[in-house]
Amino acid sequence: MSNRLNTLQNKPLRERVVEILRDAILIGELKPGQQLIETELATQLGISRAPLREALQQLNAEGLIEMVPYHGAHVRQFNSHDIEELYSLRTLLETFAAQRIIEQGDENTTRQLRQIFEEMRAAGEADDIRAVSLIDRNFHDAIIRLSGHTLLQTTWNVVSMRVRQVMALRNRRITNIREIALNHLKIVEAIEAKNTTQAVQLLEFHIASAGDLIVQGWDVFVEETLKS
Amino acid sequence: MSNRLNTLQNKPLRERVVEILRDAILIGELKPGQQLIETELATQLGISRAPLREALQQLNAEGLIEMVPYHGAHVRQFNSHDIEELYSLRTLLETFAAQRIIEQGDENTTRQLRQIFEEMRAAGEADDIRAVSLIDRNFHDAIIRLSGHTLLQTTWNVVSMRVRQVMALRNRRITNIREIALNHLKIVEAIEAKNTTQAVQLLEFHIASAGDLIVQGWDVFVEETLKS
DNA sequence: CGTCTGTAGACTGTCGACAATATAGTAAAT
DNA sequence: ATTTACTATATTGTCGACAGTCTACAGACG
Repeated sequence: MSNRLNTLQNKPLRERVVEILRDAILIGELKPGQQLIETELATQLGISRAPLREALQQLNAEGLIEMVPYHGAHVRQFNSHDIEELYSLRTLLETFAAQRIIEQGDENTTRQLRQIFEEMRAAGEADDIRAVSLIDRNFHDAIIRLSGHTLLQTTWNVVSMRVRQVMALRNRRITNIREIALNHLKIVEAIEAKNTTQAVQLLEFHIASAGDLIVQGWDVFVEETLKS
Repeated sequence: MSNRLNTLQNKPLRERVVEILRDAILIGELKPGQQLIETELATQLGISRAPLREALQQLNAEGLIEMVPYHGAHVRQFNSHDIEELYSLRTLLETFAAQRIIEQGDENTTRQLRQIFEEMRAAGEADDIRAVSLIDRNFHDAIIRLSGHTLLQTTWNVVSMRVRQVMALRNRRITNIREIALNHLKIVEAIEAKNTTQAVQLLEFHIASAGDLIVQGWDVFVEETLKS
């Protein structure tokens, strides 16, 4: 039986709702602090509250919303301290993954990373900013995935989603798109050379600069959006 | 209104069910692989399926059970590879926490750690194995908590619960109870001395030896329990 | 025999209705 | 004027019933 046919979508409503709401949060359509009223959402989606509530449970576990008993669910808010925590943990997980790749990976592993980098360079030369940031996400996801650490992967998913949410809220000005692509090349090369120290250092710097860019003026930014 | 009084159980059923089932899994009363039938559990608890299902959702997110659509929930099983992943991530998180304590902690922080160690020594001298392992858990939880990193804390909770489940299944023979207590003292001292390298090394060794002890013959052990 | 098809049951998924709880606004009491 | 008590209403929590889906087994067909 072909793998391709299995995709005729027998998913429970709960899961489809999770995907819909998650996307809405990650692209900023549902704004931080906003209350999610069950009846409202359910009718809007044309379903009953049971599967919706189960979806909210999961989003809560993923940290995208906050639920307080008898008070309902709200889209999660971040302050600059949260973001610092987010990026410090992200750094920890990614450098750990890189170390495992260096220790356990084969040529195939680094080849995949290099390929993603090539895509990024192409997109960079085409000045396709949207593509670059998508591929950037792919790159960092790949580092985690290629580490072959299932538990790390699930931990990463939580962190990664919050990063996406934060980035969606702040349409960061990308300083130099081609320089970013180049940074990724250096990381790939360090991993290929099995130079752990350098790979870790490059990753730390790369992630930290992205984080700093976002933290800049974050709390002010949040207050402004609250008014509107 | 005092925070302490709110505890007169206004919790939704869902949360109480989570606690009950979680404990049952963590002490090994619900065995790995065992199927959790909603109707059965609900009647057994004297509630309807709705709050039970929401509780299962949460346990699923915590990684204690596995849910497959239309196939139900099963208590999570571990193989030795899972355990290696578990302990490697645990090491990563704990050493990270220790580093943050060294960087940001004050005297109060280390005082708390030292106090926990004193309790452990007392329990060790009384040959109270049960108390020692409880305090051991406290100690490692404290390292995470004292790092003051909220996101790390929630990440830790997931890891920590799996560790507890694994340990509950295998009533490990503690080699030398007083030696273990002594190891903790060395860790505290390294943190007090702000000696990051040594603190990390000690933690890595301490956790790894615990992990190795559990991995030994794990898969064989699992197969045996499956028969009964 | 072995494979396919169909049916019965057990279980999960979804629904609509009702109960419990919180919040805001209003009136009564000091 | 401030506090208290009390409704009204919005929202979350729980329930029991029904629909949808899987699995195993029995019979049809080669």
